[in-house]
Amino acid sequence: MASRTDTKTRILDAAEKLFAERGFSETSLRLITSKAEVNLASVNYHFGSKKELIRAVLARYLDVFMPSAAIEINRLHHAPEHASLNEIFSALIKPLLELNKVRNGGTIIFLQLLGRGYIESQGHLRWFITTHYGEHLATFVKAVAASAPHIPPAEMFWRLHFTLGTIVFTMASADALNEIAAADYGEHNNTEAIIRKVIPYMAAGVAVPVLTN
Amino acid sequence: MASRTDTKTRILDAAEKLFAERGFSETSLRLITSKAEVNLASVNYHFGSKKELIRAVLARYLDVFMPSAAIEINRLHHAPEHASLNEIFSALIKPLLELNKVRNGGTIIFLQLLGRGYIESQGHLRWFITTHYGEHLATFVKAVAASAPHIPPAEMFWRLHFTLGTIVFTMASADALNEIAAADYGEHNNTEAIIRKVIPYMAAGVAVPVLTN
DNA sequence: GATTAATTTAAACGGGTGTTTAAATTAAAT
DNA sequence: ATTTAATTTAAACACCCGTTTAAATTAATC
Repeated sequence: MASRTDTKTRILDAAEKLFAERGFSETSLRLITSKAEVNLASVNYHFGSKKELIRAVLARYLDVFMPSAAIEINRLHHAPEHASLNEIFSALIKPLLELNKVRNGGTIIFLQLLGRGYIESQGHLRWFITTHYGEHLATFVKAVAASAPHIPPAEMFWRLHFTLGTIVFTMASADALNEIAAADYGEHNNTEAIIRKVIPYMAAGVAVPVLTN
Repeated sequence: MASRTDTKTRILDAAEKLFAERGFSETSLRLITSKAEVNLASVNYHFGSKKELIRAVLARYLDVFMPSAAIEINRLHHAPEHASLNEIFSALIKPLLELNKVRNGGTIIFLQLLGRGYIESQGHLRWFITTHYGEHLATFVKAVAASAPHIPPAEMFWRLHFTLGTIVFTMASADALNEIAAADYGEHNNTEAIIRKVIPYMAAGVAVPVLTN
């Protein structure tokens, strides 16, 4: 039994790294199993198919992040004064950075997987997340809406997806952007620094008054 | 000679649509040539390789969009009063929507291709665009920087890439988001409506004061 | 109209993909 | 210790990929 979980974990560890770096369809099972030093067929034995492996990789992160994020949001929401958007987004920093303790580079891997998933899977991931973590998401959306009551729900829907695009695209390109920033401006940002840069941007965008003319 | 350009165009037309919908690596040459109703080998005959076809598809849009965008930005920049960020971003609407006249759905196809390219090509597209359209990009960046002089260059670098992520991710998911918006809020947005929604979001994010604490 | 060049075509090539199979091995249970 | 179950393994399967080839066809040139 020790060997089973071991093999499963080795596959998940190798897969998530490669998936985040090169995308799902660009990562072959042969590459994963060779990096994980397990037999090719063990993926299908333990996970059934490549698609289910992808889901397992994502679920391993979502199962840690989503409850943790919901707790932080609830903590804010139950506070007497209404939290600002910056505070709400910042409440996600701790859950995100805790993923770094689960695995080296976990934070950026998770965000990159999220982005890859949303773009590559043409809606499948969106469905998967909303059906499996809908309550957690609703907590977050409710908190954001309460902090920006001047934004109509439909407009908020769009802006939250703008926000998702911002963070997810940024993280997918984070390594490349960091290289350019280092070369051109002498900047060296880790994942946390980038997250702290992007939060004010997103908060300002979400809260900007709707143009009426 | 009529047949040559015809075949080339048929390939480009079919390819850009499929590339935008499913991504580059998920789109096979066999799918492209069957949709285009041309022979499989004609892609390699006319373009040399799949990679060069991808470049040709992108260049056909960039060659129209980039000069047109630069003209609009320059028009703003030469005006006596400084343009606002909203005006600068809005100046891109016309060049973007003109792509719709070049081809049906050209605007969203272009933005989706851009997003796919940035995410799939791990920096190749970024290099291609900056080396081929660097002067046009510089015009845009200079105009934005002049409109938000309180943002340091390094911070502006990051915020402009946040902005790219916002628009590009949004457009890549536009169809799916539109379906949800229609079902949940009775909204029906075309490409222009989405662009007009996202511009205030991006402008507010780019201009938000840098936190100093 | 004959000759040359450009294009289209069908077929094959070599290689990579996810998945399945059945035998070999290891672990667990009786 | 023997039987049963779980896991690992090497090999093969069937399929799709981008690219190349060489012959057939079409267009352009002399």
